Amino acid sequence: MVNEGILIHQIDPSSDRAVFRQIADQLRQAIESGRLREGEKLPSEAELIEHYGVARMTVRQAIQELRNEGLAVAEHGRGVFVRRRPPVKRLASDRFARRHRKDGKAAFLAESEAVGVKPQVDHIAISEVQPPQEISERLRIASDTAVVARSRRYLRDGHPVELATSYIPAEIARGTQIMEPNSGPGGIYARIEDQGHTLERFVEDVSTRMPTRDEAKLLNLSAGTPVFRLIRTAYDLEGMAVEVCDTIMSGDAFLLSYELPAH
Amino acid sequence: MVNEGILIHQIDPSSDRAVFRQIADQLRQAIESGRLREGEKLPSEAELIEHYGVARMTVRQAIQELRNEGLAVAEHGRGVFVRRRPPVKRLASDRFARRHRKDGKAAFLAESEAVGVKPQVDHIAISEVQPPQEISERLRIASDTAVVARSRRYLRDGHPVELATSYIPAEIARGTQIMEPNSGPGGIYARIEDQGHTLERFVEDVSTRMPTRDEAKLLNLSAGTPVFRLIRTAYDLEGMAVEVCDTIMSGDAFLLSYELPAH
DNA sequence: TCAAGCAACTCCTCTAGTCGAGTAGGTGAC
DNA sequence: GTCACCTACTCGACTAGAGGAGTTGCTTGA
Repeated sequence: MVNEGILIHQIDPSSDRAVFRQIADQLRQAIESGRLREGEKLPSEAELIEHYGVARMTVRQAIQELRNEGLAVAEHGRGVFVRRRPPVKRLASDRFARRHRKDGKAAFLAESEAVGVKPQVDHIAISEVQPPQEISERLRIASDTAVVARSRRYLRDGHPVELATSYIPAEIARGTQIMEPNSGPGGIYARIEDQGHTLERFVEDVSTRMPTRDEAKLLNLSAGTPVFRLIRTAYDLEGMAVEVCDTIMSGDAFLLSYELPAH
Repeated sequence: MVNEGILIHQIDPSSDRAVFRQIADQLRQAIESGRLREGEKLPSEAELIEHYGVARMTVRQAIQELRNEGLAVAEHGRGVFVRRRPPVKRLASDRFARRHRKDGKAAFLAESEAVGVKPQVDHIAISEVQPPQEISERLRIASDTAVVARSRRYLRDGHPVELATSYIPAEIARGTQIMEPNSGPGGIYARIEDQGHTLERFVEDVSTRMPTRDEAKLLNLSAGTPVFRLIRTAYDLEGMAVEVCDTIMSGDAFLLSYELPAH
């Protein structure tokens, strides 16, 4: 038995708004008004067919629309549910403060502990490569200069949330623990400072887009979840770019917080 | 006549990967490898049906997938095309520097001129309201305290790119040009400073999600384009929150750039 | 030459089914 | 009591059509 009270209105087939959109509108309205709450089950396809007197594909299109918007998620064999908005974790803008490195904590660990979740890292891969143009430009090196690429995946409480690849000029990285899966206390920024490059500032360029298939798989993203792409460049006291980190972050797992002076 | 050379492989109906996904994979591959370039037309539904020997709905599902990913856009009566990536405009992190206000420029204008596009503002609406909880918390005021809400839409070269609503405590805004559609030289931040609140710093909280229907319409977004949500809080020298600005930005029109000190 | 009209081609919406596979709950044998 | 099995219900994938509407380009007649 079902609460179809959420579906007040009938459909106007003569409207120039497509029937499947009208159905989607009503469901969306029910979600946004709170009549259907987080995690609650939407009427099943069969119920919607019955209620509106339309074909299966039509109600499926309506539901597909909500899924694309990130409002609903389907579970095979169970039903379609209002998407639960995971508590968004704040990423503080002081996460690269030196004191964290002094404490022996890499940025991700420091930030995760602050919000009380269990951090993990996997899929670590290290290689020497010719960087993509976007990267070599930021490092201000010739595009055929080899760099060390260090990629990994970050998880919080077992859920993947972030893919990152760091590019470090080979002359800085070679022979250091940066080449090892475990980069040592304080992470690679601490190792870069060990090499005499005191870090002075970072620049983060943030964009957003839909994930590629690979990204969606690795981050376990459901349809309708965009990602952040964050490219961070680290500069030392001499103004030399010593690292570029290319990061894909699950859009529903982060809130990026930045502080700007008013000068 | 058509270049079907882009579709090299056949479909394996016995695979556990759905046929429509296999078709989408091949088209995606063609786009990502550059065999299909920006703006180029994909094979029509009829051609794909012919080529793969599948039903109409199956190729439509494949195309739908690409559209959801933001890789392709359909044009009724013309065909489906590889999405053109609009040049992303950089938003510099010094856009709220006082010197811009001194120059008499509001932030959006200063930043737009820097990248050489014609800025415009419309849909200006000003009212006194009780702010949403998210806002009153940031302003550190009781939720039933009235504030002045000032909303507007920003356009670049005629294309809408951003919706913004500023919330300013009524005691600051009342009786000033903040209540007028034209807030005067330097924008509302200059007016707030006129009231004796020298701005000291801003905090920006950036998140990303899919747009609501209203947002998609106002920003003229095509399917598969996420938005940034940026909530900026402005603080004066006493540490008082003097404004909160809630902004929805077209995800394909911005690249946010921030500088962080390494401390 | 030019414009109107038409045909072909495009994607859009919708119908009405089939089969498959995952889930949840009940029932009955042990 | 417990476990295996069955069944009903769920969404997923796919087929094979229908009519509609926007776009483009050719043809034809003035």
